[in-house]
Amino acid sequence: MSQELATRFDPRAVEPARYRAWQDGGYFHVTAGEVLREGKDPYVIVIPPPNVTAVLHMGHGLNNTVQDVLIRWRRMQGRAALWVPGTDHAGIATQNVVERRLAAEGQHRDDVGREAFVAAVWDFVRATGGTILDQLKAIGSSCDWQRTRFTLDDELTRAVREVFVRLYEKGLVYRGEYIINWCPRCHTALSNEEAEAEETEGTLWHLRYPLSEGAWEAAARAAGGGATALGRMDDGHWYLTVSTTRPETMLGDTGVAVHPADVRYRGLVGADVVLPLTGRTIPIVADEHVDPDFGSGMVKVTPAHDPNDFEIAGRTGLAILDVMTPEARMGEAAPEAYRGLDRFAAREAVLEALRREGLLAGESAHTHSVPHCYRCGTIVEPRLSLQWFVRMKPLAEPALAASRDGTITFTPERWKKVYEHWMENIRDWCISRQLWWGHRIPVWYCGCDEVIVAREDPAACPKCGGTDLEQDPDVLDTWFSSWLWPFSVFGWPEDTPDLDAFYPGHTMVTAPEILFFWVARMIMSGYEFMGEAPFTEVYLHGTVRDMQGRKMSKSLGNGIDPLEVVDAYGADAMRFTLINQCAVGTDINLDPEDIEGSFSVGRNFSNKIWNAGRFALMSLGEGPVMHPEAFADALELEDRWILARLDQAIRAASANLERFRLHEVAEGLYHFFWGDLCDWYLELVKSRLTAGADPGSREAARATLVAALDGALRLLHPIMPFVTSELWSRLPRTEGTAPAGELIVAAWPGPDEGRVDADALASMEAFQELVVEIRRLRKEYGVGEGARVALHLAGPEPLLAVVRAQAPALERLARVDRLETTPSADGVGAHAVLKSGLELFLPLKDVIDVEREAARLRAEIERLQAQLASTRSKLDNEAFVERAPPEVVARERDKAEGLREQSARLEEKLRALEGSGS
RNA sequence: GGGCGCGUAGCUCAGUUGGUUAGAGCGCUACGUUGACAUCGUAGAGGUCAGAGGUUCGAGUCCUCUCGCGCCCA
Repeated sequence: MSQELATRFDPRAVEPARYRAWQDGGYFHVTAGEVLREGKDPYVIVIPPPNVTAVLHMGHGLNNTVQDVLIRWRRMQGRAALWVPGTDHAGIATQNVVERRLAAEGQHRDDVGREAFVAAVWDFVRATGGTILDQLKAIGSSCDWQRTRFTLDDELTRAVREVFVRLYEKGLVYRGEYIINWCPRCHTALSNEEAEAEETEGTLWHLRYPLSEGAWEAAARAAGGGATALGRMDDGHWYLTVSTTRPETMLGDTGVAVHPADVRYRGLVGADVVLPLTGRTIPIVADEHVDPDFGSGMVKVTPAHDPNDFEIAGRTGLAILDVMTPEARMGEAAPEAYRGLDRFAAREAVLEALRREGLLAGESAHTHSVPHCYRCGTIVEPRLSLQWFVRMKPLAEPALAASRDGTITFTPERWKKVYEHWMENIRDWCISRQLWWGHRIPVWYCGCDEVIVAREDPAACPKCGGTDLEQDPDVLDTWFSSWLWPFSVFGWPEDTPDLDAFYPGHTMVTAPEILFFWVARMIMSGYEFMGEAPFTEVYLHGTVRDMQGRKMSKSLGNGIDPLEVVDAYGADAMRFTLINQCAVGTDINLDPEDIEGSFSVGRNFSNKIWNAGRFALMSLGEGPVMHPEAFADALELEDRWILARLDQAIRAASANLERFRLHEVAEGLYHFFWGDLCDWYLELVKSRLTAGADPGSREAARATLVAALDGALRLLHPIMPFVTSELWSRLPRTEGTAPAGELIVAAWPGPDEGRVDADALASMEAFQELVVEIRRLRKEYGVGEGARVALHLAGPEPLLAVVRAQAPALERLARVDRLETTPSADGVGAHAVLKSGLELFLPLKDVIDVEREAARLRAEIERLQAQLASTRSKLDNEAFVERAPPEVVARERDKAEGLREQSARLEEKLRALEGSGS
């Protein structure tokens, strides 16, 4: 079967066609019937749905490669492996994109109206929404595309409504006026998770609030008692001091609070304060929440603009005064001088005014975290607002228990704690968004004050019969639909075969950033609506960063386009590079300035695989290929060895996949393929594959080569599906095995006790050590690459037999043209004693420098002696011998014996050399 | 303020429950095109495992502290 294969792997010539063949073959599609009727064991991953507007970035590349590796592996194991793809509608992000387009035409969404705007968004989504899914195909993702879902599909929309109504009926969805996180740019409420705290070096300003005259006496007493926050203005007025990082909010202050147990201020509770700049008088109240040790121990209370203050007002009855507009400008309730000012301009104005009046006591540097909108980065403003919320505590209980009792596991394990901490301190979820793009809240308000929460749009008010109903204008948080994803994609709330077959799923693969946004909430909804968790394993991979450790992002311009990498080096190269760096719990650093350097590992490996396959296909020739087992004793050492190594590689890869140790899977297979299979096995069998070779030996080599390559390609397929499939499809089938199908559904190899061969492993190790040592000595003495040398060898007879049998290989690998095993020669030449016990001598009369060789031997002896000394000191330690496990002590004894032996032999050789050299 | 993590070769990182002479890739040096592959081969240099103390027969690995860096939550 002489095949013309290019000397370089050309992914562009292979990958698209391969992918089409997989799709056409229906290999990605899984039906409920396979599970329900044929009894196949399901394995299910639902994709973390990318935003419908998203364009593939390296984070997606990693996330989806990991999922594909797992899915392909399980598929090969014979599971009904289903990977459900799709996108979410990304409320804010998508609306923003379309709003920007409108703005470019000088329009605002209000100009076009809700209906037309939403239609425009749909147009945009229909035109571009499939982009990222197509890009996933380019990296080889074996998703079941027939099941592609979108969070705004009718079915999924129905699930959202059902969930909203059910939770409302249970009292778990409620509407209320609270302080929420407000993005003044996006004009919408955000959940706590969407307001990203950013550590900021800010300023804490200290403000003086004059006390009304009636409180002066109490103030004087308190000041006498050591209350340093109290002081007197030049004109004799008493004042108190409060501190704030947001001075503009003082315009909305409705009180000052102290801790009830703070003796300093006890006499002042109930007193009035003249709030500067406003002409308002506000009271001093006592509340437990105040920290007496922070600042002066007196805090300004701004109930409409701070969540804690809002709660203080609730407890103390302080008034609530909203002084800002949705744009975060000062509003009608603010003094006229400030109205219309942006919050930051107002801040400057307030500070300036206070300074003028002598009411600015000073400022100090203060590090605090400032929340930013996760979509646009604008500083979030806490805002009093009427919103819909989900009561989370009851939902969190089973989700928390599932982690605690191990029903759900996290990899890396440390996320378990993070997850549990969040669950334990869970707060209610603000789910309404002041957007037009999303699931409209299924609530209608009637003029009679009736609130209708319904699965189907109501025609009339059930209470008054009126038909003048107004639907809540807001939409739901995007995550309110994605938290249902693991069952809504299967048709819930209908009782579908798909749900029976594929829920619960198995593995959730995602980045830690959305642990709370999504993973935690999915688990909650799984318990609430399906009665069990949506998956049992949560695997959180790292973040893709640049060489400075910065997250790759469009704004920083430090991203790497996965498609560019695929185009240049192939999807396999990208996938291998990512997986090879995907160690549990670590981020992945790639250099956007040096894409070739970053991905050359994968590119080179793809090419190596290709060429190993190419060589094998060229060398195997025509004719049937037998099972290696058919040759039994006729297998040579290298045959038995590579089969034993394959068995080890199979065991390691399987075990590491189970534990998400993907980096170790990649590294192990890389080493097996490149190191064992290419560097050693292929080199060792080359001569046996030639036409002139002994036919028995040739057949054994052909059988073994096919078996080893077959196994290696299967093991590598999940990580590098294209190059492996391409080669595997051309590989001759072993006689008596099932006809060739596609590698994508070939059986994942299992361990084989028959191939465990400690003797072959040890013998090969000794042989490899010998070859490497000869090569090293040749280099040491500058023996020309092509020059042949003679080798004199001594040592244990079984090892000598091994080397004798490998004489032709020794010729190829070490350019040894004459092997003498009796008697051991000494004299002028290079000497070495190996760990295996072999002693070698290369008679290099012409090139050897006796002094140099003697120095080299002395250095070697010294190295051995140093090791021997450290080993001996352990053995001389009675405590060690007594307390260390016997096998450890035995190992040390063996080591000491070996070192002593090696060293003694070398000393002999050194003496002989010195004797002959003089 | 609370919590979590990291610091191992020039660079990026492995090192699974403490126990061989601490590994890989890239980079670097030297030699090499013998018919799979120069996206290659062979060999080499390069590490007091951040620092200090402790536990232990034994510490890169466990504990404490210090220094440096990062993340999450208030």
